[in-house]
Parts: sequence; C-alpha cells; structure tokens
Amino acid sequence: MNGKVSTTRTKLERGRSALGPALELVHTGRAPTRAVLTSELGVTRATAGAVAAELEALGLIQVDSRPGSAAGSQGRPSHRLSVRESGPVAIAAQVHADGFRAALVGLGGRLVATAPGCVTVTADPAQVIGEVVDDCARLLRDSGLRCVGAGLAVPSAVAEPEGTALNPLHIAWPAGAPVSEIFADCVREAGIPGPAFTGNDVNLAALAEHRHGAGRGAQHLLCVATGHRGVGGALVLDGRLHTGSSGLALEVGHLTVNPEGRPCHCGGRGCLDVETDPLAFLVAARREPGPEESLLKQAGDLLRTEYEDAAVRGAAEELIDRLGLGLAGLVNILNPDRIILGGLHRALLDADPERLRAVVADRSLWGRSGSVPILPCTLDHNSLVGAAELAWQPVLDDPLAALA
Amino acid sequence: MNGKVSTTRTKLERGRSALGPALELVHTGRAPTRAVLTSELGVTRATAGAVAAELEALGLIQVDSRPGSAAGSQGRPSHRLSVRESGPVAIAAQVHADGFRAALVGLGGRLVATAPGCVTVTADPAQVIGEVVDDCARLLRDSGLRCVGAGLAVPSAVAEPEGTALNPLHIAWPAGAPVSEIFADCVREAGIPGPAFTGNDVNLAALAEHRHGAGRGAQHLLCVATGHRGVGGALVLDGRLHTGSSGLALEVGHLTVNPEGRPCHCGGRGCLDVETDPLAFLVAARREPGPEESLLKQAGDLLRTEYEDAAVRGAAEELIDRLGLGLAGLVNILNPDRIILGGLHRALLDADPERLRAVVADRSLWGRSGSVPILPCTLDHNSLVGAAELAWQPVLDDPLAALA
DNA sequence: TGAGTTTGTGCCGCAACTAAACAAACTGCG
DNA sequence: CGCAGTTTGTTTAGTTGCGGCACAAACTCA
Repeated sequence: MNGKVSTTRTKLERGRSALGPALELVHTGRAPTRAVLTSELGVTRATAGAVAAELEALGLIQVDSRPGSAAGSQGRPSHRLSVRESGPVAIAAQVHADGFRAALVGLGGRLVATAPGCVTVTADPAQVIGEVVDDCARLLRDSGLRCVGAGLAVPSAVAEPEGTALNPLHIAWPAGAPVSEIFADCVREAGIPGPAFTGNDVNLAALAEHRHGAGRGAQHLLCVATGHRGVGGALVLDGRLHTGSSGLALEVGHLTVNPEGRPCHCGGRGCLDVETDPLAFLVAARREPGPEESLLKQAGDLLRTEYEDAAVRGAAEELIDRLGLGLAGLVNILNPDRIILGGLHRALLDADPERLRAVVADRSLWGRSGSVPILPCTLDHNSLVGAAELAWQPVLDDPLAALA
Repeated sequence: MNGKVSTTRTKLERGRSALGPALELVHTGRAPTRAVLTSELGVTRATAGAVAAELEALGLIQVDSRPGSAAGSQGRPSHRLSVRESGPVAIAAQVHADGFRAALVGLGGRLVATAPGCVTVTADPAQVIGEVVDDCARLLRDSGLRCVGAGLAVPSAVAEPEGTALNPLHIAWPAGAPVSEIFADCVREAGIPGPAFTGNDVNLAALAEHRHGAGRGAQHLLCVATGHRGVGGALVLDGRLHTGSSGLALEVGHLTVNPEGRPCHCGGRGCLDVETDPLAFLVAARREPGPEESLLKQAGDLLRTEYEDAAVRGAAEELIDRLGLGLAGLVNILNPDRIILGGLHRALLDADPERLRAVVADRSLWGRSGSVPILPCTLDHNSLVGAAELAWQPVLDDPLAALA
C-alpha cells in the first residue's frame, strides 16, 4: 500500500537499540568508516547502514559517500563517518583556583567555542557559578547551535546523590555547598536546555582522556593528578567513571607514602596529598612559594627550567619516589592496565619517566611480572571536555530519547 | 498451517534475552514469585511467564502453580518460583592450608553434597588438585546429577589470563604454578563435563556472600578476610567480581597501617598483612603460636574464650585499630556501600564492633557524613560456594547456550 | 454471593534485527 | 582497456523477542 513511505520511515525508525553504541564508537573515534562500525557493533551491514543513516538524520554525524579515494586495501571503499561540524553541542564549565572557564563542546570532544575565563573566584559558589553559566549562555547564543545539556567541573569531591562539594577548600567555598543544585538552577534560569551535571575535575579529566586522549582503549584506567594543592584520583572502568557508591571513590590523597612525613589534616602523616603536590615540591626545592593560585605553574616551570639545579633535581627525585609509592599502592588495589598523570605529576613523569616506572614496578607486588604503562595526560582542557561528556552521556546512551 | 506446533515451539524458544537475568533473580532469591520476576525484569506478565516456563523446561527452576494459600495481600496469588532440587549442579573445589574439600553446589548456592576433605596438602599442586578433582568426580557419579562446570578456590592471587598462582606461599606451592591449567586438565581427564574455572578464595567468598549471604543487595561490596596467614580483599561491583585488568586487584595486604610496625617481605613496614593476621594477634597477645595450619582457629578461639584477659583484649584492640586504619584507606579509594569481614577479622568485628566502626569512621575522609555498614560474613563454606558461582556464571549469562 | 484486586494466558502486531542475493566501487593484472 | 577478485552498500524477505490488549483465573473482603 505504502511502499515508498514505509521504506523511508523504516530507515528512520530502525536501529533503536544499537544507536547508542554506534554513536559512542563515532564519538570516541573508534568507527572511522561504516565498515568498521559494522564489525565493532557485531551486526550486519544492513543494520549498521540503517543505524548510521538514522544518526545522520538526527543531525549528529556525517556520512561521506565519496571518501575521495582512500588509501590502502582493495575492495569498495567504505563510507567515512565523522562527527557533524554544525551539530549540537554540550555546555561545559569549570571552576578552579585560578579562575573559571566556559566552553561549547561538540561530539568527539571538539572544543567549538571557549570564553576567555575569569581569574577572580569569590567565596560564594552561587555567584561564581552564576557568572560562568552566564558566559556559557552567551557562547551558546552567539553560536546559534543546539544544546544537549550542561556539565560543570569543580575542584572538590562531589557527594552523590545530593551533589554537594565536600572539600572545596582550595577555592574557599564552604564545605558541603550544594554545587549540583546551584548549577542546575543557574542553567535553568539562563534558559539553557537539557539536563545539568556536576562532577569532580580529576574524574572528568580522566573521562575525557579515556575517550579522546591518552586513556583511549584502556579497560581499567587510573588517573592521578595535582592541582595547585592536593592530589586527586579517578578510575574509568569499561568506559564508565567509577565514582563509588556515593561519588567519593578515588580519594587517593591520603595514602601513606612517607611514614616520617609531615602531618596531614586527615590525622595521619606523610600523605600523598601533602608529599607530592606543587607546594611540597617548592618546599623540598627550598624555593619561596608564590600565591596559591599559581603554585602549579611555579612548580612546573621550576621543574622544566632548572632541572640541572641540585636542589630542584633532588626535590623532583624525592617526589617521584613518593608518588611511585602511592601509585604502587593503588596498583595493588585497583590493578589498572594504564595510568595517566596530570598536573605536577605529569611534569614529574616527563622529568624522569624511568625513575618513576622503576619505583612503581619495584613497590607493586607483581611489578616484576608485567608493569603498568604510565603516560602523561595529552588533552588540553581535559576537565572541561570531561564536563561536556557528562552532558553528552544521555545522548550516547539513547540518542532518540535524549533528543526528543 | 502448524498452529499448535508453532505455539508450543514459540513458548520454548521465547525470552532468549531475558532468560539470563531471570535465572539470576531466582538464583539470588530476589524473585520468589512470578509477579516479582515480572516487575524486577521490567517486562510484561506474558514475557515473564514465557521466560519462567522456558527455565522450567530447561530443568533449572520449579514453578509451583499451587502455592498453598500464601500470606498477606489480596488478589490472585502468584506462582512460586524456586530452584529445582534435582536440577544440575556445579562442581566446587577448594584448597587451603589445612586441607582440601570438594562439593556439589546447585543453583541458589545450595550445597548438595560435600566430601569430608583431606588435611594433607603437599607441595605439588598437580597432585593436590588431582586428588580433590577425584573427590569431585566421585561425588558427581554418586549423585547422578547433571553438571554445568567446575570451579576451584585457591589461597593465592591468580593472574589472568594465564591462570597462574602468584603467591601460594602459605601452602608451599611454587609461585607461578599454572593452577588454572592444571585444574582444567584434571577436570577433563576425570570426565567432568563443562568448563573449569579457578579463582582466589577471598574473591570467591565475596562473590558467594554477595549472592547468597551478608553482601546481598550491595552495589559496591568490599570484602576483607584473613586465612591463617596474610590478608586478602575482594570487591564485587554491580554483581560482578572486580579482579582488575589481570586478576590482581584488591591485594590489600600491603596497605601501611602502622608506620613503626614490623618489616614486611614487600619492602615496606607495618603492612596490613603482617599487622592484622592471626599470627600477629597471637604475638601481640603474647601466646605461643601453634602450627601454621591452625593459626586461625587458635587465634579465633583465644579471642572468643579469653577476651577478659588483659593481654588478649589489648591485642584485639590493637588489631582492631590497625584493621580500621586499613579499611578506612580502602573506603577512601573504593567508596563501598558495605564491608564484610571474614576469618579473624570477622572475629575481631564480633569482639568489639563499635570500636572498629568508630576507627573506620574517624579515619575515612567522609566518615562523619555517613559511615559504611561493616558486617560479618554469614555463609558456611563461602569460598566453595563462590567457586561454584564461577561455574554457574555461563549458565546465568545465557542458559540456552550454556546448556546446549 | 458479589465486588474489587491481582495475576496468568492467548493473540495480535511491530520494531529490530539477520540472511541472502544483488549492485556498486575499488585494486590489480594481463 | 577489460576482466577477475575483493570489499562494501542496498534491497527484500523472513525471524523473533517483546509490548499491548482482552479475558480468564484465583484470591480477599464486605
């Protein structure tokens, strides 16, 4: 009765269940062509074709029938799949000790637009979050693009399901501030469509690195990073952030790495937190620490430019040994297949990768029988991209439902 | 054309994808009736009915149409679902310092038969495993039941995918013994059908407790337990054992819990392993340790019968404090929603639950804002039942494929 | 005894696939 | 240039697992 109409409609409404996995494959760059998509999904060519066509119809991806004579193998060249340039974006916001920043992030972790960012962070979370959301709204208006949701990265553990920031001490916010609720309210008031999410910055950095950076392909990815003060950790298991039962997992800052070390506010002494952060490095190198919001830069610059200096080198080696001890402890507990380091830890790895790898291998129980790769983070603005990943997640889980 | 035949066949071949989840619900006791099964699966009554009928046709479960006037609510009583008594079984074997043991375990973690077990464990893994598998084969022959596979629990970390025992020191086996391969070979030679699996005993105990014991319903279950010597840990995430990327996760024995403690073979000092095991307890209580293979019993008996003794009580409190420190460290990293303790740790919890909970709450970062429940293991032979769970897993994942 | 409630069952239809046959687009070789 | 060989896209015809619905069955309660 309705041959042509039914054919078209069938194409559009097909592939519901494989839609999410397919989009994720394109999003993470693991499906550059339709042929690869077919094999990665484990479905027939017909199904993969229908799925790709539907994602294109939704305005999320682009299918290039004419790949312009690709290289290599024989046979008919496969259609090229890519993220659609003018497709929807996610709002991403980040607050840290040296300011805040707003951005629009498309599929594939592509930064579409960035607001310059502000350097003053006041003690009132509602004010700061309100300002950064205003920046976001402005970016979105100027771009004229569709928005799927918003994500915020904060330098604090975020307790779920309440969404409260438990230790935002380094940005002078009150402990227990309901950042999740504040952000969601601001987003709604600014007229930004879609759901709003909030997460810890290191967690979100790890998520971004797993999907678009140094963590790609890892099944059990451990990420450890410093900001200006303190140490954060994150674990990505099978592509999903592991935040524990209430969002507080991977608080790795209080592993003991130096029994004779300085006391820590947690009640112990020699914690990773106070033994391997930028302040600890500057103190160990006998330098005068500058203002809190530039400790990371100060320590990183010192490490890179004056590594010949005996005091600097000695401090670096001391921190590398302590960091290695902490990482070994985490390896024994989590058994990751890859470790990535950010902040000062990344700089320490760059300074002497062999020393760090040796310490980890020596102090982890099974280090001798196969050591874990330790790599630096590679993504710019990984927390920002990770915040956007939160907002993209519902679309990746079920594109049809999320864009309805 | 074939109305009746097609109807019957449809019933039998229906519900393929929901079959596994449904069996798991019955297996873990979360679906006592068909009505509950319907809501837990989130499907229609028709689908749940077809699924239950197929599981019954496979000989796995029993559907009682006449529940004999159940209690409580109004409306038509639902059909009662239960594990079939004379259904298939899994072979379970366990090797530990004080002997080995064989059993048959049905669905629901029901011990169908147990071999008395032997108390001599030689240094040759092939010989020991061969003997225990012979016991298993005898049990299976005598029972006349169908077998879905076999599982072995060993007191050592088991590296995947090779299946080698990395630290079976307390049973005098050589490090790196290919226990997985040995077990699989023995099982095949003994004529036992189905696949063979090997795992660490604490991991398997945690799995069993999660499905049938104190860990039921936990989403992030942490289990810590002692044998006669040393400490083991396990984590069950969303119903699945988390063994890390190569099976070596949750080697929790080398967390530092006493900076001034005794040196450990790992290179550190004051490790959980040497500070909270039965030997440590006996030494702290100034008692003469007996033979290695009865340290757990000796320490447990001492703790239960002479808690009034000042030295015993002092030792217990010392160990509780150290254990609490270790657990707090794990809480900070893993953020579980429940902790269960086995071996001597279980006895320590029983001796003074408040003290242990207070230490964990005090030393975990977010302890004040909601502490983790800490419970004793409740299952007899939990490692044995857990070994059977390994063998049952393929059936739980896809009953049709596994029983074909 | 009848109303109300909850559950089991049969039937229809459909969305989401697979399988198979065919068409299209490339490479490489003679 | 033409043709075989290879790989991919497309179309068509099933297959199937499941939802929706209507109705029957089995209980409680008044």
